[in-house]
Amino acid sequence: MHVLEVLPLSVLPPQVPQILSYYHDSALPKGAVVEVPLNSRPVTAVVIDSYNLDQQKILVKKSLFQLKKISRVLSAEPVIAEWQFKIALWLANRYVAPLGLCMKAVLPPFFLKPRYPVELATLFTVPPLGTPSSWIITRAQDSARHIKSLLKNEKTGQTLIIVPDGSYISYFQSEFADIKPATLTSATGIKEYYRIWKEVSSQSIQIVIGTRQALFLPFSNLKKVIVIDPLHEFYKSDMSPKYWTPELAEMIATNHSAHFVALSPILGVVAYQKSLQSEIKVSDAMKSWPAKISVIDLAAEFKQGYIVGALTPEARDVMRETLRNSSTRGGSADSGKGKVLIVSARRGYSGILLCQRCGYSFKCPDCDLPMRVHQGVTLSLLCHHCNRTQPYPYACPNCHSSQVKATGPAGGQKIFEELQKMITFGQLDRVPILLMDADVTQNQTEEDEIITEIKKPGPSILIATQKIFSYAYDLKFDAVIIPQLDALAVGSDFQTTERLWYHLEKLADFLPADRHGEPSQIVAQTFNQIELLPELARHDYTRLCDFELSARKAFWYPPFSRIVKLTYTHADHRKVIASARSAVEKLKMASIHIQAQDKIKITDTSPLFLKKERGRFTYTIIIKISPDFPPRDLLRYVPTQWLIDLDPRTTN
DNA sequence: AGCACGCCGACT
DNA sequence: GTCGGCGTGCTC
Repeated sequence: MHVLEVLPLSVLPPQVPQILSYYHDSALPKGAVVEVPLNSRPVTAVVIDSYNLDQQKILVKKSLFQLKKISRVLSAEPVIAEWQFKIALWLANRYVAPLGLCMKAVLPPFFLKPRYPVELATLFTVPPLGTPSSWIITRAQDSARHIKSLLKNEKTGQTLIIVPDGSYISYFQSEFADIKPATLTSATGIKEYYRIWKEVSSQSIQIVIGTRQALFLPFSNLKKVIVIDPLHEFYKSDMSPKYWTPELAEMIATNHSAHFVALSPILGVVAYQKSLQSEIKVSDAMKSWPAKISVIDLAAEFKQGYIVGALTPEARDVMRETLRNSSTRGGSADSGKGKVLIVSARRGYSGILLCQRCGYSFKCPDCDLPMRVHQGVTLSLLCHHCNRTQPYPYACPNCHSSQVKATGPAGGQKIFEELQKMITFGQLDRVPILLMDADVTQNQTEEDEIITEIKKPGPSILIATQKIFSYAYDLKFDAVIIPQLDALAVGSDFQTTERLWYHLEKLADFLPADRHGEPSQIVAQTFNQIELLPELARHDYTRLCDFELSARKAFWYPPFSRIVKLTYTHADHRKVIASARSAVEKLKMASIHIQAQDKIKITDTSPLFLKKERGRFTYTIIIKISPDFPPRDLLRYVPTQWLIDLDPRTTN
């Protein structure tokens, strides 16, 4: 009789051991796969270890539970390699995620399918050397050029290029038509996936461009990992394990002793700090902004009573001017002329509260930043910076008028109507107006049609959501208007400043590099004052990041802490509140018990934090943990039904 | 997460 | 009398 230590490929709560023991009549190697009964249901499990029972009698007798027999052997031969175990373990540790799920995330879609056998290559034969990472600060349209020059020096090994989502693939495919790289996305079929898997393993494939699952391919001679736009929000996995793709990419590069290169429009604050400690090398290949930038303070506009719609008078002027300039130049086939892009907010963005009469905006007394309208059980105001909450006011404290109104940003549809109206009243030339948002364009084909349409010569206006950023490579506009820049940085309170820099840079990607001396324009309307805009225009990252780092330090934000987001969702709001109260209590007790009060900060929460969504309530608890403290030591006290998100992208 | 056990309301 | 609601608790 033998005892097998196995890892079930299912979710086990963090407080129970992730590796369980079962009986079997023979030993099985690490990486073999079995089916086991787990709490009276059959589950696939991976063998981690096995030992002969006779030699370990004492150990088993000591255990408190009755060992069960495995139900059957699915693969007696190992089908999971050491490097795959290593990645799964890293994910589970780094993000305090269930190990079984991490293992599942690493495995290919054809795992255990009899038609797709895999032979295990021994990978990770190279001992990891500390190869340096580097960041190249560049515009989107220059990234192909940078990659080509990186590839020029790379004749002896494999290169992996990671993109945020599938829509980037076609651009790189046409740019690298001569090299013909393999591409792997979530849309790749199982057969093609298998072919790429085998050819990557045998080194028939030298270059792979893909989304994050390409990181789990069996590279045998990986020399470079290139991450396109590492600050892109799509890089955060939305399913557990909720990993941050660039971070995993860097880990994988290190394991292969490969060079990690990030291509980004800005140097992130975290990367900047690493550069100070000489952990990464930065090369700024960015030219100065090819545009005139106007930042319009919406609060001030309101105060002066100007606002009639989503677009301020200045934005309207820029739009008119841009369209007109193109028509006076006599409709040549110059397709880049007279194109306007309006970037609308995504839905679900909570607005701020303004007095329609005097323009008073409700600000947090502590932070002096606009408070946000929050829809929970009742309406309330919430400071996204310090989490202070206060009841929803029904009168303006300044002029005592009752005309306070929540101003969410206008959606694409509303902006569309506004433009139509302008045309009707002769305030705008009659030009094609295109709308691209999730409500209108349901599929890729419709989206492609709009892209084709906007590329046609002649003036036109495109209203689009952030989805448009995926097309930064081949679309150009003479003017870019953002009715509410803050709405692009939704929910990322602790990194609002960085997100604003980032989005401004990405918008600048749409401007043509040269318009024969005539500047193209960006109009950004915002309720946030944009810190250090001149420094941003100059790409003075030292000043920008020093400034932001000191702010992050003062608030104990990353990289000075790690943020944990705990959420619990249920239809009954009283139940949610009760559960939250006991969870907070439990965690506070635990932090005292493990003597780590000074390394952990659990934010005091108020029931006003409840978020209502499709009839269900979600409570969010935010914890900040010192980076040198192992998060698992605290998070094992998190009650079972709560969801753990380490390093969340947003905190609400 | 699943899935069983367990203890109270409307049905043949 | 029992079928079934989902609250609570466990997983080698």
